Amino acid sequence: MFPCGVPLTPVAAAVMIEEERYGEHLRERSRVPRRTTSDGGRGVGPVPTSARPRRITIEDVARSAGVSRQTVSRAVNDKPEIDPATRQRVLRVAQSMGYRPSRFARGMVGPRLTTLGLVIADVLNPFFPEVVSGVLAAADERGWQVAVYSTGSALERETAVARTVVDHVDACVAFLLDPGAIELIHRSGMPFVLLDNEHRPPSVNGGRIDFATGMRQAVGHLVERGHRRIAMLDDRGRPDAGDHGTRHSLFLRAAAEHGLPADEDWVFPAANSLEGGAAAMDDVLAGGFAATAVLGYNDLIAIGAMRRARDRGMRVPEDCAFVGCDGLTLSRLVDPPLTTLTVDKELLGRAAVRQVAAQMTGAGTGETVIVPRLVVRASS
Amino acid sequence: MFPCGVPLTPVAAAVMIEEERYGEHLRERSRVPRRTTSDGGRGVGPVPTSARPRRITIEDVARSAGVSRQTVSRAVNDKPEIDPATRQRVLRVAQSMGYRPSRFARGMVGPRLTTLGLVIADVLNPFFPEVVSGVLAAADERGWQVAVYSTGSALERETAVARTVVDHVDACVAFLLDPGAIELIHRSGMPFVLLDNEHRPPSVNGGRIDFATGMRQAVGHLVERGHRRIAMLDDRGRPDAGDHGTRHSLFLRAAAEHGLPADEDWVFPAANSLEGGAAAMDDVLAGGFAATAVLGYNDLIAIGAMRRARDRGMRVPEDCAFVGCDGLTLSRLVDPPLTTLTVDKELLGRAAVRQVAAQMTGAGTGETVIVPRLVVRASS
DNA sequence: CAGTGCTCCGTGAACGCTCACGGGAACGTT
DNA sequence: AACGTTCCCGTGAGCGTTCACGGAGCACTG
Repeated sequence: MFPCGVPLTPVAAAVMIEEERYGEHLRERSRVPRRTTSDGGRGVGPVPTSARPRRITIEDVARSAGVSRQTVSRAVNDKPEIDPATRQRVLRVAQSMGYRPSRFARGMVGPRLTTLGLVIADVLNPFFPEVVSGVLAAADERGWQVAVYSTGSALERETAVARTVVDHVDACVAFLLDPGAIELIHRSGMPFVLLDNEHRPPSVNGGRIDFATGMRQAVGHLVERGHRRIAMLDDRGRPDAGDHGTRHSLFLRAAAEHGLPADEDWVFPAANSLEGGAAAMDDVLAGGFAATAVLGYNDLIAIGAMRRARDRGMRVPEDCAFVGCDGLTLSRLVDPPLTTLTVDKELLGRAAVRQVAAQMTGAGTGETVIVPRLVVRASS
Repeated sequence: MFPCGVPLTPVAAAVMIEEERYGEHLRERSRVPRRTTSDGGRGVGPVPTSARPRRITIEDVARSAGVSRQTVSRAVNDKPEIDPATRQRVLRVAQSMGYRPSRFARGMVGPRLTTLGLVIADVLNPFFPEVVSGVLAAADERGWQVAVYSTGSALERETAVARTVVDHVDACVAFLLDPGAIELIHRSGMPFVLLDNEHRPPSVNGGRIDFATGMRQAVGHLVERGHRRIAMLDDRGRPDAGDHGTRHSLFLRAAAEHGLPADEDWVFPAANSLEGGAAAMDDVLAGGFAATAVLGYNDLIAIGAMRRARDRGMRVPEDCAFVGCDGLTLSRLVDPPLTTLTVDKELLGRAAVRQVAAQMTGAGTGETVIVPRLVVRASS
């Protein structure tokens, strides 16, 4: 685990950091096991999970405490019809036996907890935390639990995630791209809201962001500032049925409306990350388009590109202006602050939950549309 | 084969079902009439069970499709011992009736899904997404589900969240401060790992960040750069049993070790946000301490403070240097890039899951310690 | 023609819990 | 003395599913 026994001095560490990826900086001190589970016979060494001891049930506790199931139930559930002394005794026994009521058995009989599945691409993408926040808040208001799944932005993982979701939650809000995965969840019949997918099947409810209006604002703003040579950095991870709805095509349409020269050549694919934006910026500069403005698929890509441009000695916005999409908190903090199409992501999450709730009561819902707002900052 | 003659046709069933598809969630609490089916002998034809919203069970599908429970189960679960034609027919009926197997009933009998509860303060705080990412990844490797709860950084909400957690998950990884909430979860007996809490009870397993080493690095670095008047902006949201372990006291100790004048007066409380950092910076400047360096409880506070300083015309790091804690991605992107004590938050999450897993197998675990590293950038 | 195997399907039983109900003390009331 | 009340506590039933078993029907053997 340790690369070397002696800890690095602060200075040495500081120097090596900027270059290196995180090393293993984990120390684990093991402690003696707290409670030895009643050794079931041949126990030697760490007991593997395969030797699955039978679960401790309410019956076990009842027997051990010399009362009935129901009395144990009353004790652990804080019901009134029980003698305080008995309750204490039962609770002590239960505790000492390590008894924990089964969620499943409880769910079978009592009022059922609704678990909402939330499928996102990647928590590390700063777009999602805000959505998650909205979903958590709205779910909490309804007394729901939220199970979060991440596809890791990997299209091929979506099907696996969808399969898990179908089995383990009652309703689902998802960012998904793979039609197979979408179909899987849809077919399961659970309430389902699909977010931010331009190719959403008509029978699936969804929420989308009105980037038609947004792109028109963004391009209009740049044109107003005198730009005519505008490049776009597209997210290459998304399927490009370029016909309609994608930011890609909406950008081209908006550009055409303003009589700009922009066509497919002006759209550069970028990986959805800062690094992806930087790399795409290199392509723009190498392409000889002499673009005076760059519009990113999202803030992450735009910021990556902007930083690369500065690193190459360009002035922002004099030599090149930058505009992003999404309106991340981050966009306000970078230098220069980024002009961006701000989307109320938290609202998107809340609205999705509301739609799901509507589906539960049998009401059809349709789609939610969120209109972005252009926030002009120093980058353009 | 079936006692009462004519089973419902799929179509008819589909029509009458549509309204009560989500019965599991709507289910009313009064259960006086337990069951209207299985009338005991004087069969007068199929009784329409549409009296109240009752969940559609495998039994309903079986009846409607003219087969047994088990056959429906086989069809739904893709088991081999079934005629392909039968499977198709059953699936069609099930689909048209809107049948969805109950998670709870399944969990009762089959292999149980472990749900890990993850309690964080606020997804919008950029510290947490990385932890979440680590937890999700590690949980996924073990085939666990993760339910995320947010306290909204509100101490008074912690108890409520803890109560929910205790009832609805199998194990728990949490950022919690309220001793009552912690006790609640601990007492439930579920595997539990408490993160980043300097006042963790000894009997609770946990993970912490070694800020003793970290603070020494940070202060040492600033001293090396010639600073002797260093202020700290503390998180005022955390209980300050200032005795040991808190960044607050570790800062003072490190300062003392370097013979700096810093004492309690040099520590300023700040709300845990950019705005909080900015406001605290105002206090520092108003206090007349002439600090030449500011150390933030975390990056958020440090960045807020740094921006405020710049807005007031100060040069960074010439007039005042800034150092943060946590090593957020953000810290690299602000201007100037922030010197910070980088913590591998993803590893923290992973390690926590590993500890929880260890507790499940009965092995004692102890604590995980993560050592931060100082990343020096342009802000100092 | 009995025996054997295979395919497909149905019947208890069990999972662990809570609800409704009923019953027995202990006490007070008529 | 008989009766109603209150307080505790126990018993049967059911929640919806899968597992283990068994059995009917058929084809293929010896």
